Amino acid sequence: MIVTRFAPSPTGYLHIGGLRTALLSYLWARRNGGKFILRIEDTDFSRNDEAAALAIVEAFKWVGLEHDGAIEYQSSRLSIYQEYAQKLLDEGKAYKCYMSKEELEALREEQTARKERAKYDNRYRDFTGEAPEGREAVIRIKAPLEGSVTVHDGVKGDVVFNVADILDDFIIARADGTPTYNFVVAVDDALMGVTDVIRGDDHLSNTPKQIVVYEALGFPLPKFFHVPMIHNSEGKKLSKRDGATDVMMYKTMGYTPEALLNFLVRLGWSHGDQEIFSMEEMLELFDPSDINRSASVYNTDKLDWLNAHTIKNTPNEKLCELLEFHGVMLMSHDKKEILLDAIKERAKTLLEMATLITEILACPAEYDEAALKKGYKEESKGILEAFASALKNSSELHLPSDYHHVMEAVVAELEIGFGKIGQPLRIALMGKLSGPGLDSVMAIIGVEETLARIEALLQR
RNA sequence: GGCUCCAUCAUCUAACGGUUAGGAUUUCAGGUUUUCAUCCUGGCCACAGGGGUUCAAAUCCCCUUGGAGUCACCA
Repeated sequence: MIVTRFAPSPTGYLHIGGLRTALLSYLWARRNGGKFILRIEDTDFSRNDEAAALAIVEAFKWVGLEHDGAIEYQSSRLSIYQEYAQKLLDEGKAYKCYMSKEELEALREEQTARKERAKYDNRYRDFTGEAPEGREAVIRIKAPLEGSVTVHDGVKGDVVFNVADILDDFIIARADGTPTYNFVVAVDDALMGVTDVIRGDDHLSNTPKQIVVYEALGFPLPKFFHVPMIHNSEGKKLSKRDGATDVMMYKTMGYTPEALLNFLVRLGWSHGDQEIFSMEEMLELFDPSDINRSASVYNTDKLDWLNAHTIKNTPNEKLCELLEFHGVMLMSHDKKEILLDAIKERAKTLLEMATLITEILACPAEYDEAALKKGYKEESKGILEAFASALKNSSELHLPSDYHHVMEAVVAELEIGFGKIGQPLRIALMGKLSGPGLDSVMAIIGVEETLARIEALLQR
């Protein structure tokens, strides 16, 4: 069985880059009928944050990702890590090191001064004497002293690291007994049965250390897939400083989960020329070994396009629900079908839709100056009056086409072009020169309101 | 700086030794729309550079250049 996992540290929100690796892990697990685990990496107490996990779950819920089983908190698994650290100690694969932080620091400075790589000098590796007084020991793992470690990566291929270049007997438990990252990740992934580790390639250089742990503990290695980073427009790793990196911000900005997921899955992965992927298609087609090797730039132009696309293809009923989040309650509006049909093809986001709806439903509070100048001339008043009386003399006005017929009749009678009536009418109804079809707007607000708005403009 | 990764239009990408290097987004020009948006049609735009290997290289190898990531008792 394929088991994947998403293992964020608790930062308080779900990062857009995190959502991508979570999505890929989720897809791969689901595609194979496997499990997708959510694990919070909170071994650093100073950063521990319960609410952080909830924020991630909230974001998962919004986009529709579901993890299997309970959320695993590393902070509640401390005894397990201690047990395995002890096991290594007992087997002579790890040892206690009594070097103080100050000594370590001094060693590093010396090495750096000599332009050498800063690394632990193994001074306690084979130490058998009495523990120095008053020293808290850290536990270090015995890493290989020579040779190389090869990461067989499903994205990057085989990556070979020289032991001399990157490894030393690294710390697996701090002086206070808490375990460190590279140790717990390996222990947890192994214990939780994770078979496929899909994560950002910023972790690639950590992997040899984790492999050391796997091997010391006799655990089988999982498959690794190191996914290239998402870069900002400067070409650097995407960070909080790059604007919208919190997934939930996309909800407030009016993006749909479908569009966001579709956008993210196409960053570093593709399937021929296909651009639009439903969740079902992603589930059917995604394979981590097809992931690109190179980083991609985060550019949301395509997300906007995708979002507009999904909105256009979302049933009105569903749009009603989504719009409620943006403060627009349409459920019981009798003209909601006409309204939604009129605007769903013109909005990039749900937020834009909400704004547009509000504009349509309320009499314009003010009129755009430039619009008045351009579209509301002296002759316009008479035309509007003629149209108003035509409306009053009509009955059974319900559909946009009903209103359209009235406009046609007036235009024919006055022998003018559509523009002559369209512009002033648009200003009366919307306060500006752009917007949805006038016939639709009138059908939505009704005859009475239409007349009121025309009157309001004439009286101004 | 050491180590590692990466390199096709502005951006996301296709190509898996043989194509006029394809698609999408953006942008531009037309068309549709009484307006705006949508939509439709079309245009502009790329194999980082240099060496090899090969009948044939964007594809394989090497070098250069450029970019990124990572080097903790953080995760």
